[in-house]
Amino acid sequence: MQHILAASEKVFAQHGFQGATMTQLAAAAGLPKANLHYYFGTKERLYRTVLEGILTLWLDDATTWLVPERHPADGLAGYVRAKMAHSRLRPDASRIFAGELLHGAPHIMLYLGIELRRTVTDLARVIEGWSARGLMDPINPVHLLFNIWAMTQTYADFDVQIRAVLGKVSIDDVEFATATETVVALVLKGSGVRALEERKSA
Amino acid sequence: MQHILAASEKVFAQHGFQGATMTQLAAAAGLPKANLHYYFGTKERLYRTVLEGILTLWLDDATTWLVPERHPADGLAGYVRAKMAHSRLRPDASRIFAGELLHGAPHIMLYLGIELRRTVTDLARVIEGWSARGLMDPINPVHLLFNIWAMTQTYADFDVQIRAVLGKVSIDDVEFATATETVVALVLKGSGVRALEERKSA
DNA sequence: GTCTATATCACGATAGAC
DNA sequence: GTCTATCGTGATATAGAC
Repeated sequence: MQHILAASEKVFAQHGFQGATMTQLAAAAGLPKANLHYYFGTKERLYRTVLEGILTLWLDDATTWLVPERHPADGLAGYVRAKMAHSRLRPDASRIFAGELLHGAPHIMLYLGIELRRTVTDLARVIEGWSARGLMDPINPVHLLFNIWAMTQTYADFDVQIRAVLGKVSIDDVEFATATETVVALVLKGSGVRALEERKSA
Repeated sequence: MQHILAASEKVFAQHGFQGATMTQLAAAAGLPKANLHYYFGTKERLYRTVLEGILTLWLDDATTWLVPERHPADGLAGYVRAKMAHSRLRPDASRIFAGELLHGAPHIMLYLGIELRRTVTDLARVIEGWSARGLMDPINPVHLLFNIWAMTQTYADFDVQIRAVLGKVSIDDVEFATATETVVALVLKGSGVRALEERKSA
């Protein structure tokens, strides 16, 4: 039931796993509680199903953009823009993941330690390759990734703070474009990525 | 009772407001539940007391380091280092704040919209002044702040992820120093801060 | 002020009619 | 498969002895 999962994503994002009640989840899906139990058994299994849908989606951006064939000015910028678009379009997914991490990742420890760890190792090698070829500074690649995630996801996870500070009810497209360009600039200039034109003279 | 608040900070950080139970909180403080109710009345008021202690501490770093008299190479680097030290030494405070934001900031909306908003406006003016004097690039100052917070606090809030990816049980001092230098580099180079020596030739 | 014992209620989960 | 009505548990909060 895709419809139940979409509704549950909203509720879990706002209240967290503990905070969300089966009554809320059922109301959001427009069904009696018993139906949710019929489909998913327990609240925990419903939550895990939502979470797994998010995880499969999570690393696609990275493996699309952070590849050796690209110039880092293209690859890193594209990755940041893709992650920012994600924060814009599916903020609830980001928030559920953030809540899970915040409370010690009890449901996704295995994913973090195995699948994510392996992917990050591969991505780090790509970034190191760019540095070795002189296309960018020799920055620590793993921490660069941590900080790209932090910057891009803060616009989904902590958007209440951003809206409050900006004094806006919602973050509009113009503001979000400014945010995206700021993050792109911080990442590209911060890691000393050479401009694309310099590639020809290299 | 400072001792109860310190113990409660740990429990709230790990389980969140909803997830923490009075039984856990009392056990952490080494007291019967009834005593916590005697001192604070409700779980909510205990939580708010913990939270307020964190907020008063929160903005001190910024107003110490981000002042017009400093060169941004000094001010921004010092601020980042201070925030990183905070994430290292009081990660639970950061996590409670993060959880509060993640769930819509129901207890601190006023603080965000008034006190934090005013402070950020002032800090933004300082950064704009640095840009206007040619000491750094004309980056959007408010988004620069959002991203500094994101990068520095990710090392407290999401340290499970960082430990899992690094394959370490705990983040050691060497790793944390690497993280700190990476963030400092991203911020200084990313916002085009001129080297300190250039000040004399300006 | 400190604690034990308990009232009250909301939650996840299920039984059982349809 | 779908729903109503309800069970049992564990939570916050309090009463009342010391």
